[in-house]
Amino acid sequence: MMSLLFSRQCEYALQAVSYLAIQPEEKLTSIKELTGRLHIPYHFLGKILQQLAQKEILISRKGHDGGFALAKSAEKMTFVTIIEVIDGTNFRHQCIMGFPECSGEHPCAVHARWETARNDIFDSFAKKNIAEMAREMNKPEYINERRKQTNQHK
Amino acid sequence: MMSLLFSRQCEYALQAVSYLAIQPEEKLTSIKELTGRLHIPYHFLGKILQQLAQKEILISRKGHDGGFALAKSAEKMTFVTIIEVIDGTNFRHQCIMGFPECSGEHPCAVHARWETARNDIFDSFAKKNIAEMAREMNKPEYINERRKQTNQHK
DNA sequence: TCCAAATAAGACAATTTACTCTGATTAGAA
DNA sequence: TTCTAATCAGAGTAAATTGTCTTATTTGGA
Repeated sequence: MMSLLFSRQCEYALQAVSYLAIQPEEKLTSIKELTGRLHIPYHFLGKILQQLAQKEILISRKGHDGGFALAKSAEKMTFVTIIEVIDGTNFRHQCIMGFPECSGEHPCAVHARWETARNDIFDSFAKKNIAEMAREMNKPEYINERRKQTNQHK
Repeated sequence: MMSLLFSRQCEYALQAVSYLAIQPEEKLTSIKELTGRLHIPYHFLGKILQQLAQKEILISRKGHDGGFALAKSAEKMTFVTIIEVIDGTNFRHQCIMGFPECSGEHPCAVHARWETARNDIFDSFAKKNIAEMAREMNKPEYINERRKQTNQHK
């Protein structure tokens, strides 16, 4: 079934990066751990993380105890970067009714309202950094026992 | 390249129905005319119109001077009907980040804001009938010489 | 009555997207 | 130093979507 707005790859990327954002500093997270939590096909996620590593959004280390981590602090990244690396900038321009030309002068039936809604969505991805984003989620699959305990210690 | 929110088929359906909505009463419009105006692949559009006819959104007539027309007045239909016939109801429920479970209790990072935006979009398709919608568009490809003249006569 | 122009329908082809497999390489640890 | 666990990379497969082709059927008009 069709995904919406973003490709599957992009959805998976957002999910994985969110998970990485709430891991302890210095920790490398393996594909295995990610797919176990997020139920994403192993090798498919591998490819996606590779792309992100090549664009220097993630760092990776091979070998024993290798894995992935954010290349810079989650406070300094937004989802927009991820989206644009994986899906490009299409969703910011495309007409929702599929008209090749859709503009203020030659609008489709919902041109203005889609523009507003789309900007709202875009802003909601752009205005908060990934650390905030990840904290606001309440996804059981992101939280393991160790983390729960750690949080209680605070 | 990916379409967004709606499938290609659905986009084409919306475009075609909009065109039919501003045709004179009683007129049957051929696939040929539609694809000439809208640049949609001929047989592909044929299939789509067939689906809409089977769901009694359109009527069709075979043979010489045959074609398609709305099954009932454009004032009594909304785009939502078309969308749901072609694409189902997915876009009203699916998580934008692709989480299989996404709810108020276990929200993704943009759960609430996507819900708002999505409802806005949905409303913009639901609140106006197709006649209004089609009139509000300013699409040169919908307007032929005869229609322009007709409008001037008013 | 026959021709032309239209939809109907089903099979097929092409393209895009999603996913899998295999082997190479790297790095840590026994 | 050898084993094991990880990423890297490329080829390959599968599934979904989009688009094409062909033939049948219908209908109106010359």
